[in-house]
Amino acid sequence: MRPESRKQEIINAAAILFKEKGYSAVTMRDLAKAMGIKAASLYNHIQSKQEILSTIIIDLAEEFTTGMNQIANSDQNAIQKLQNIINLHIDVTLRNSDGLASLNNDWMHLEEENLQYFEKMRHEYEESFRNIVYKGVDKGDIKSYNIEIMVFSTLSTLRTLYLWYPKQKNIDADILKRDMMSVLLKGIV
Amino acid sequence: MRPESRKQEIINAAAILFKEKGYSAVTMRDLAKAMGIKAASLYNHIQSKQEILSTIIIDLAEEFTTGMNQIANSDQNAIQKLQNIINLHIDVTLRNSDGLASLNNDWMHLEEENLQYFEKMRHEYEESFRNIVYKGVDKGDIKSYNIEIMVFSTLSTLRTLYLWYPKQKNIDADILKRDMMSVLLKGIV
DNA sequence: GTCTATACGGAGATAGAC
DNA sequence: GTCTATCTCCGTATAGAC
Repeated sequence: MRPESRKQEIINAAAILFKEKGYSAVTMRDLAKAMGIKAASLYNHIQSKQEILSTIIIDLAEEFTTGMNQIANSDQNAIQKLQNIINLHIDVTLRNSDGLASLNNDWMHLEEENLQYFEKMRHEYEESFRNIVYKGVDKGDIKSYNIEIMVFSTLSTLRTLYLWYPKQKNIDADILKRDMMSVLLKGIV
Repeated sequence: MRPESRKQEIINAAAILFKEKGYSAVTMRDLAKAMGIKAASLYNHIQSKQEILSTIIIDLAEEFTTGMNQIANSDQNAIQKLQNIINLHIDVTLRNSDGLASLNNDWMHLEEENLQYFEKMRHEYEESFRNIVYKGVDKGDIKSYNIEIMVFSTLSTLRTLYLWYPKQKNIDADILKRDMMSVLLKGIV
């Protein structure tokens, strides 16, 4: 791994603590102890606790937004797009599963501008996802079950990957992508 | 609705606030304001903030444990048991979706004995679920895909219902049970 | 059952020495 | 870049009057 800036080290350590206890329950003294320094020293690298949270969440949200835009704008069919969305979630989860805990559970502690920005991105992400499923149903690629339940169920699984993946030992990313595709698209029966 | 004890009213109000901001970010002053009284007055009905959290979580966890035990010990096949588990989650979600937020996100803030008790129940619940799927695969009722992914995916969806269900308007419980079954068992393609 | 007043600790953050 | 010392505010919880 390449040397990281002190700021990035703090953010990474914070993401681990936020995952374990949530943003509100982690103190700057906890974070400082995890870094082996005193709390006051953190402020030479970051402006506030809030800045740490917003960096973690906004970076990840923008990553998902960029990825989704590429997928949605491609001229693939719905099934191929769903596969790419699954791949996107798995890739991000493998790279930053700690940060995803904040994205999922602590976004409501963002402050005004970043909160609005995040909610806008999340909403557009869900709309893109929903549109892909709707078009797939229209074309007959996807079953015409209750569409909202399909969207909810699939997104729930993908969003919760960050909790499950770290507990798996030696699971290969490509195998995970293939099997996740099978389970989500073809069901288990 | 029948008249509730003041303590239960406090617990219900707390569950709503915990769902919105998480246990650690909700103060006793927030809770008192939601109840229309002063923070000190809460302590005539509850012993501590921690007691509120553990009541919410342990009651729900015991409900799931009881339900799962009945299902696991019945002489149904795996598919029927899965249907019953889905029904269990939907029933609990309809009745107490606020409390499920704490169960899912704030269990780590339980204190020693209740934390251990909760973790034991959660572990046994997952093991029961896993056993049902394993036996279903053995008997050929369930596909022999990656079993861990099937268990994870299904549980993720059921556990996240509390977030999705309140946003749906006028969805009938029986239709939800039927459609959820279809999506989880038969996939979407 | 609710109030006011208050105790006490710990929160985020800053100033300034080294 | 990290430290010690410290500020101010707000957290949970208690005492005792009404």
